[in-house]
Amino acid sequence: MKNKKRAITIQNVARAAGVSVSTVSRVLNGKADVASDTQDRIRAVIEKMGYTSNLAARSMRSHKKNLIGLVVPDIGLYSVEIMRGVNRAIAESKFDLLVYTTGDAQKNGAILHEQHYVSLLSNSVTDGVIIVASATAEFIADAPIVAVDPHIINPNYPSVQGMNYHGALEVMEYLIELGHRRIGFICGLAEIGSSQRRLQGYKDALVKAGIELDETLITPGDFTQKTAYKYARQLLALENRPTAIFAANDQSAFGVYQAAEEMGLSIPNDLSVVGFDNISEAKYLGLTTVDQFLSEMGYVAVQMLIKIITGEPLELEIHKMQTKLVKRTSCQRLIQAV
Amino acid sequence: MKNKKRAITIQNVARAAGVSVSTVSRVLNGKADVASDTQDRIRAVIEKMGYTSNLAARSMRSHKKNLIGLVVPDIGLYSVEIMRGVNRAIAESKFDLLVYTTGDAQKNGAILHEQHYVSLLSNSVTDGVIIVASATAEFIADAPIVAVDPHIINPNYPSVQGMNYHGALEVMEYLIELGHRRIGFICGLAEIGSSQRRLQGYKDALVKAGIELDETLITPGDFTQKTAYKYARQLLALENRPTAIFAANDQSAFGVYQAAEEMGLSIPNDLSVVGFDNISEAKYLGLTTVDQFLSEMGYVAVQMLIKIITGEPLELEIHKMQTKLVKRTSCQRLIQAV
DNA sequence: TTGAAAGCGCTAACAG
DNA sequence: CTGTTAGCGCTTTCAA
Repeated sequence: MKNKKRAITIQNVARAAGVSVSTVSRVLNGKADVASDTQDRIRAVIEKMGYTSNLAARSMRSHKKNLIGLVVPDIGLYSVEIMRGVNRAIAESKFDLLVYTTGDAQKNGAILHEQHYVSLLSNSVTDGVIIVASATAEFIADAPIVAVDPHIINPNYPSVQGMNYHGALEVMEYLIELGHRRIGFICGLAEIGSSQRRLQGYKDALVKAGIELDETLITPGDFTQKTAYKYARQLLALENRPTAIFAANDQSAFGVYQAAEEMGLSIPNDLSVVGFDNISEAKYLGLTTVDQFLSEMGYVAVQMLIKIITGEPLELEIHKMQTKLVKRTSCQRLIQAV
Repeated sequence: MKNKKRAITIQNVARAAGVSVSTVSRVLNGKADVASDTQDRIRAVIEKMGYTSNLAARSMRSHKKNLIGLVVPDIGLYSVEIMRGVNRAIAESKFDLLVYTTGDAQKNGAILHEQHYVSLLSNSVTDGVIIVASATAEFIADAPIVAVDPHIINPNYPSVQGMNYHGALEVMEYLIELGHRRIGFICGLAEIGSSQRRLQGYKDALVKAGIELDETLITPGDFTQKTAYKYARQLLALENRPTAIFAANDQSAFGVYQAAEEMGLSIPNDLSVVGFDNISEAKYLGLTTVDQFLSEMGYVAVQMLIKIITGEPLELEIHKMQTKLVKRTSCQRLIQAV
């Protein structure tokens, strides 16, 4: 290791420039009341020494850090799309970005970690934090928090929410328009709000179309391919099997494809399949709807948070996205692609 | 905002538990010499108050932070795969992870940002940092640094390097085996080391196969689809056009596909196309080679960094990955898929 | 316009 | 086993 360069502190800079630390601090923070030649001298020294202020020390003293924290459950397709939007907004702002991850949403004690990380960031280093797909609804935080697509919606925190209900409605309208009357539904994790809203969209669309709800066509699920596979087989083995299956997410849709294939059904001739959140397919097919939507959530969240931090008024505490999740073309091409 | 909960400090905990701050600090840091009932009492208070230690303050005082920093140029397919590996290694260790991004690799002053972020993290909050695809070779850092796939290789820093040369050799051997003699090459950004190594692999494979190098078959490029498209059209308009084109990255390969399609060439009958870093295709096709490779780089980098931090000996200062980038099947399926 | 000094929340000696 | 004390590097009064 050749890393024996001891970090340069404001002290070193001050000494080298022949001034006091407070003066250096002043130019660092752009205070006006420093003689311009002193200022130039100090800046030159900073440049030459390659000085970077100590984040920890700075954060501790001043409450203005110009840093936004982002806590994501993992680095997956979903989180990444949101991060993209976050980045875009960050790039447009004067804030920098710090991402904290547990690496695994399913990890034991994930909820504790979630809370821990939010506290960690918000109480010290950042001006505010965005939490993605939070399972928790309560946080102990010094700085403001914005939740993106939270599992449980807590009206006390500003949040950016997905279009789960309306997206599901749209998918159903599309399938019904194609002539389907018996449409299966594979649920997501029951305890998660977005799953519930998707299911509700499924049900309401049927009611709206005057199709009677058949509970045998609705199966449990947990957002995994494996479970969806199991229940898809079950659905497809029914005497009066569905002609279309709507899965609560893309992983589940894969499970359905797998089951259909194994049972010798051709898609989309024998069975139409639609998954919510078709992130990977959308990417392959060159569609950008879903990506843009997710990234838009991240983008909006940052904007909200910045408004809160800077004390600007917020029009809505809960910002409901209006972007459409599923484009007709997306469904169609997805079905044909598999 | 309902966030008026002022952050809880170690002082509050100490007072509530009726002990001194140092005692609380001791249980926080798992020092053995605290009476077990005192310990229980303090832990209970911490739990009840939802106390989380202030990262900034902690980092400043102790040089042990249990936190590893990761600086990535952006949140893209490439970085994400590396992050996955980083996460895996992090999950297995007692370190946490903090990611810093500028959000845009091409952004003006990116190199400055890069250095700035590395300093920021390494001088304060983290025990060490991993820098991905760094354009800079020099850093002022207090903590150790490991470079992943650096553009410029500085032997002073430990690094994990890609298989650019060998991967290119393999691709070429595959194409030559298919019977191709005239193989075009679309370069990556010339100033980047990995581009150069890929080009070298291309050339050396030709020499090895006894095929004369034809400079007209080598075009510039910059890793973008647009530029590759332009040069691919040029290559395909040649009187004696290549029967295969090898593009320096996946984006460039897309440009080639586009050009070929427009010129009425069918793939792979009229033209074979192979791109390096076929991340998106690999994902669609259910292949994991490339992902695993990239993620492996991240994984190894973390392990190296941890060894450096904890003072364990490192076998190699420069760790050369041995994983194969391109599996035969991957090439084949890629070509057939498009 | 500048410097001296206090203290942010925490850890690490050093005493008891 | 526990409390007291002295800073880590920085910003921010308060004086000069």
